Amino acid sequence: MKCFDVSFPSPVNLRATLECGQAFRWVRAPFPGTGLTPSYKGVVGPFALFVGQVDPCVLKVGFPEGCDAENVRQVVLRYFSVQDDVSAIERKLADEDPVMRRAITFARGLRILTQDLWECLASYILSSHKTIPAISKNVGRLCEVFGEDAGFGEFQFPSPQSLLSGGMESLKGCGCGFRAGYLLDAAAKVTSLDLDLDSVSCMPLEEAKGELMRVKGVGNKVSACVLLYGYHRLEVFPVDVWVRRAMGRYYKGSPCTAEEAEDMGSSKFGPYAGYAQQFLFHYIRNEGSDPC
DNA sequence: GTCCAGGATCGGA
DNA sequence: TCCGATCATGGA
Repeated sequence: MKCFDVSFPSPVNLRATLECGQAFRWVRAPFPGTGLTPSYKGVVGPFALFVGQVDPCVLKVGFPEGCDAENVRQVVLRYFSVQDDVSAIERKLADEDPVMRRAITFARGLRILTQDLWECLASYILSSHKTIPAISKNVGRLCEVFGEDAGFGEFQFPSPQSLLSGGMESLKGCGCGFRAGYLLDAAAKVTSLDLDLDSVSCMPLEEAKGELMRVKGVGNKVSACVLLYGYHRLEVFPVDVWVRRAMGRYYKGSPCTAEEAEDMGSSKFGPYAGYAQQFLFHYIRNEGSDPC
């Protein structure tokens, strides 16, 4: 294994970032030969990685021999959205908002990742009506069955071509359930370039959303997640059952619909609604347990 | 056994 | 346009 350190301009909360439910491939694991805590093993793009917290602004990254260090570094910097000035975003969101102040204090340094587009789309198609541990298990099995070797005993997320060749029954065998057909539809559209994921990057938000929603099984919420966690459109505000609950409880004072929650979030939090959403999601699911 | 999960789709009112 | 049933699976 080879290693390097990565420095960030503002503090990084590795635990909150990797355990807040935006990515499904990280497990707590000791970083060999370092004793760093916390530390994780996972896969980013083609690389299996160990990542550990060295100090508030520095992460250590371990990667397999034979990988180009500079290449890995670029992939890691992009994945952790190094360009985001998270401290400034936190200040803006917390200003005049005691709820956000609490949520941010609970997980200061949480970062919205920039994930691989295909992996993100596929993962959130599979997320529908599942718990986060169930999604992680489902994704992990797909990688073991269909993914290429990534080192450290891990596997890359499977290509759309690979999933297509597997077919419906083998996807169900990985735990996809009724989403297997959705996943195949996505794989077919991406493989044929009927859906060009890269070209969605430069579309206006509503057009991008409509393009993603052409895929079966991709509705309002899944498309919002892909736009936030893959395309890094920080103004989108994905509303699942937890975020709807949070907006009702903390802001409206009574239960609200998903649409109400989305409207409130977008108007209150503006260009950083995505960060606000992630802080709220993490907070309402974990308040009462140890802060990150 | 019951209930819920980072939902979406479909048919019928 | 709105509502309920349904989809398949795992974990608490």
